[in-house]
Parts: sequence; C-alpha cells; structure tokens
Amino acid sequence: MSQVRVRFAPSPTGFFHIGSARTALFNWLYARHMGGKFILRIEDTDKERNSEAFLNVILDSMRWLGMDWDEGPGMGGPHGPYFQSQRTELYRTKLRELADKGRAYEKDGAWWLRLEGARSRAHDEHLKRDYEKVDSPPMVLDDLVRGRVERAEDRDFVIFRSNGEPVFHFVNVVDDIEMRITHVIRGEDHLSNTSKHVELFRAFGVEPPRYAHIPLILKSDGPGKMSKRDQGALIEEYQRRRFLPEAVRNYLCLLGWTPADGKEVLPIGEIVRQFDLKEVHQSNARFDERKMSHVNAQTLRGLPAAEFAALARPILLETKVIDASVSDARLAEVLGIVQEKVISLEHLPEFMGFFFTADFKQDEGAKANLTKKGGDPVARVRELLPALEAAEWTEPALEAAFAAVGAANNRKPTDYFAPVRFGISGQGGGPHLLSVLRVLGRERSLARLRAYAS
RNA sequence: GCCCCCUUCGUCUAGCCCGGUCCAGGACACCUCGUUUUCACUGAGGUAACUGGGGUUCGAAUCCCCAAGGGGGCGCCA
Repeated sequence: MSQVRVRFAPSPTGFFHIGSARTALFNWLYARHMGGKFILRIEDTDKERNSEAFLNVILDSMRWLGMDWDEGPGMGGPHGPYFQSQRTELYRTKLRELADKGRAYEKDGAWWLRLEGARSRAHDEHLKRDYEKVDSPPMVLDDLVRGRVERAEDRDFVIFRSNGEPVFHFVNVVDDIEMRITHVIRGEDHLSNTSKHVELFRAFGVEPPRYAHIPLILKSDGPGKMSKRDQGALIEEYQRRRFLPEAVRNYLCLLGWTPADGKEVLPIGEIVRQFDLKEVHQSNARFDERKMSHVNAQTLRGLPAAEFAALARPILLETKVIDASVSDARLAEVLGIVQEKVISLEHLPEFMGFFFTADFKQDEGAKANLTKKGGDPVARVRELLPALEAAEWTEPALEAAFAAVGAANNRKPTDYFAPVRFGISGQGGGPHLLSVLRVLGRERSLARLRAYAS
C-alpha cells in the first residue's frame, strides 16, 4: 500500500475555531500514526476575505497546538503551490479537460458538470421543467468511520462560476488529485457533498480517496454545531487564557475518539500510537469547557518542576508578581507547593502573589466566610501568635503549636487555620497551610499575622 | 419540502460487530464524608442512562423494522 497522504485545507477567514482544529488534528494524528504525510493547503479562493494576517491566525494556532505539516506554507513540497489562489491556471486546464471529454458544458455563462447517463439534466428548455426522479444506482460510499453510506447525485452542478472562478467542490477535488491525497478526513457536514466529489473524481477518471467523516462539535448550551461566534469557539482564546496547548489538544482528541484503556489524560506520542480512524465515533459531541479545564489541571500537575517553572516565570514577570531579581531557587520553592493545587496558569498570579508582596488583596468571599463561621478570626490569631513566635519554623513544630493552642483554648486546631491563611494571604484557599508558612518564612509570616491581629 | 448521518447517566463515553458474564463500567460536573483549613489538591462513597414502540429469541443496550428526537446538507459560499 502506498504512503498515506492527508491534508487539512482551511480557508483563511481570520478565525481558527475548535472544529477546524479538531479536523486538522485528526488528519495530523492519522498521518503520524501511519507514518504518512500531512499536507496543509490554503483554500484562499475567496478574494474578498484573504490576507496575510488571516493566514497567520491559522498558522499560529496550528503551531501552538503542535501540528507540524510536511508540505504547505513555509515548507514547500513537490505538489505546490499550496495556495489555491496560485493555482488558477491549473483549474482552467482541468476544466478544459472535462469539457473535451464532454463531461462539462456551459450554460448561463457558468460551467456545469454533466453527470453520467440519464441523470444529467441537460439545459434543454424542455427538460427545464425539472424534477422527475431519475432511476440510477446510488453512489455507495464506504466511509471509514460511518461505514456504508448511499447517496445519489441526481443533478448536474456548477463547477465554474460565470465570473470565471471555480467553485469549492471543483478545486477541492482537483487539488486532492494533484496532491495525491489518499484519505480525506473532514467534518460530517461534508458527507452530503461527497457524492459530488466522487462524481468529479470519476469524471477525471481517477479513483477517489478513502473518506472518513468525523462527528461535529456541538455548542455546549444551545442547539447546533459550534460556530465562530460561540463562547470558547476560538483556539486563540485558550492561548490567551494560558491553557497548556498539549492539554487543549488532548481534550480535542477526546471529542470523537476514546483511548482504548480509558486513560484520558495522556501524552501525544501515546495518542499517536493508539489513534485509528476505525475507532472514531459516529455521533456528534458537545463541547465541555469544564472537562477541558480538568485535562489542563491534570496536565499541569504532571509537568516536571523545571518545565512548570519555565512556563510560570514569564507569566509572573509579565503580571509583575515578581521581578527579575527573584532567584530560580526561591521561585522553585514557592512553585513547589503551588503546582499541585492550581488548575490553570492563568490563575497563577492571583494564586501566589502574596508570597512576593505583603500588599495583597483580600478576597471578599473568604473574608465573609471567616466571620460567617461564627468565630472571631482576629481573636484566633491573637491566641495563636505567641505559640508561633516561640516555635521552630518547621512544619512539624508549627503543627504542634496549632495543636497546643487548640487544646489550651478548647478548640480544634483547624479553627486557627482559616484565620491564619487569611491573615498571611488574604485568601480562603491555597496550598497546604503549613507549607505556605514554611515557604513564606518566619519573619514575613509573623509580621503579617501581627499586623492582622492589631 | 427533499436527501444523508446519528441516538447509553446533565456532559464526554465503554459495552453493540461475535445476544446471556450489564439490576450497564469509566471520566467531567454535582452531592456526602475524610484528609489538621473554608479551597480549585487528594482519598472514599453517592445520585444519575440503554429515546419510544413493535418484532426475532429461552434470553436484547446488543440483531431487524417503524416512529420520534438531534445534527448536517440541499448556492454560480468554503
């Protein structure tokens, strides 16, 4: 069997949404799994909306998600150019080829594909009354994910507009032929178009590729498939919100495909190894950002500390939580207790800002919670302070101090936890309190608690 | 209107091809309890589904038919 060649063929509209990303991803996965080629072809035939900036939206997101292409923009390749806008001469040549064969004809200034046999609706006036069903064997498509699908194309259709430009179906097929595409993996919204495409392949006398129509991604709330306008539909949003690209990619894989062993968070190499079109689902999936967040959090936790630090430092610098003077060692100390609790890099600044400044914000919700519980947090801190001041600054010793004060005041040690946390960080949650105290350090911790208690 | 595809917990799904091991398993979310914090961590539990109706069969989530629901396509858009 010859080498697998798949392509992703977006049109640069200025958006790169999650559905396109998933289609690209499945193509990429299949190419990598099969040791084939992944081709990126830009369908920029629509001159109205076509610019370098729009193209870059796509290329940036592709790179961010780690989908590298073997042929296409910036890569070249033996079947270029990879921009349809540069292939217009080819399309004219191919149209002429069909016309010469009698498979294309002109009508109203446009060019139409003539279907074979009785199905062709010639433009003769007397046939124009339209629609009498023509008995013809349906096209049988053996789709790699949907199995046997039957559909008959029963009317001629336009392949070249009267303005001289070819239509999508035509260029798509011509390019797939020229680029030797072996498998077409695309959204189910193209399933009904496939009969047109197969007709075109046959008209050219070329064996059609194998098709795999993958399920669509539905919007998380209302009806219908996800569109550019929906919340969370654009890849760049997740980039901006500092999701890990590998986590977004991982989640996208889960929309329409399931790892055999049920382990959902896994490295891309493992996904490439396991992925197969035969296991792609047939039904549409609803997008769920909460699950994607979960995948993100899990992935974050699994990162080696050095890698986590390399991601965190620029974010903390940018948000002025730290400045360049903060050493790697100090940062590592703080990140060490933060990494397993935080769910997104986006939250890092607010989550750990208090380690680097005493001038932190007080969380109103947490504050309300403190008093709602009935106790007086300031009084608790006052009761505790002497014991902390006397304690050796290690977690076991601090723990013992909490216990002793609790016992002396007939309280649970944990009654002191929330007030202390709030006093030193202004927050209601965070890493384990004893480790926060340890990492924050004795002087800073005590100073903040004294200030809080007064 | 015509055509095509799909249909298991709220959501993502396993199981369906090769009917009994499924009073349906996992994950997210939610709830409860625990972990020396109220937490986004972590641990243990819990609520929750085979769209409906007919068949076939000793037996159906699994096979067949119909209906309903959902999605998509029907353009000189891509």
